[in-house]
Amino acid sequence: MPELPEVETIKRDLSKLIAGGKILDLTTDSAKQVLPSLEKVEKAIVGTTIAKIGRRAKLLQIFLSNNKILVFHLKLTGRILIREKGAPKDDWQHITIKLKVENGNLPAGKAGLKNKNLELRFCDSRKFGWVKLMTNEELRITNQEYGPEPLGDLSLKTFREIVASTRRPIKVLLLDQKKIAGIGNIYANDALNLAKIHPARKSNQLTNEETKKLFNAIKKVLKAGIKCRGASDQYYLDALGHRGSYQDHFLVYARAGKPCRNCDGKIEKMKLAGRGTYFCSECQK
DNA sequence: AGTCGCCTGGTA
DNA sequence: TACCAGGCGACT
Repeated sequence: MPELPEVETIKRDLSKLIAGGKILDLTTDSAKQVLPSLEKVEKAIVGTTIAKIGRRAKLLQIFLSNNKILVFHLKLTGRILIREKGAPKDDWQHITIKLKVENGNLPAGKAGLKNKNLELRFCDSRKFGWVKLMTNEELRITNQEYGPEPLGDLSLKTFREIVASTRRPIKVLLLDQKKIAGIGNIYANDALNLAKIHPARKSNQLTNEETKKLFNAIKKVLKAGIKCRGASDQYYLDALGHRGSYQDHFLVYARAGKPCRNCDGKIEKMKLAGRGTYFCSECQK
């Protein structure tokens, strides 16, 4: 499931692969995922060029030369793949944006993509994801609805305020995008294990010391995720279709019954607010 | 705070 | 064949 590190990886890939490219065409077999409508988006984007790529929370943003922004949410199973025109159809390929990329800061070994007709393919098994055309003002409002970026503007002081503001379980708070942006189930579970905090602990009952440890643990696991180019547990692939490797370093996520990497304990699984929650009851108190 | 819906593929 | 996976909004 694409969370902050996965979307950040795609953002960096796209910056190299398609920045400067011209949009030729938009097609889909799943119009419900194109907002506000296929017709409006197609009309607005065809003929524009890609100015830059951005990310906010789990949203991927493609800034266009006409001041509009294409915003993608990958939800659980979304992929954004860059392929050469005519490449074999990808699994669950539902939205295709044809591009002409004259040049670009292509990575080593990808010089062959220069002056090529490429396709940005949005693939999504579950069809929960979407792409939405926004104005600058709409994007500003959307960005405002998210909490601070854990690898950006989130300070320890602000984090302390957020943690102290609620009695909800700390893990549920970490998943609340309005409070803190970009953390999903994988990194929430792992950050709590690294900080040795039980996921069901009431947020406002964390000590100052625990809060600081958690703040640092969040940054650490997110940075590890980015360094590994994301977690390819099931669906996630980067923009060139390659798997990430953070799944090889999961501390607790999806590791029920396996040994804790911190202590002699065994990873347990529970439900918290309806979501699978993994922890070690030996070292997470 | 809990449940449902959006969907589909993988697993018990 | 039933159930589970989970981001996130809507509803109760």
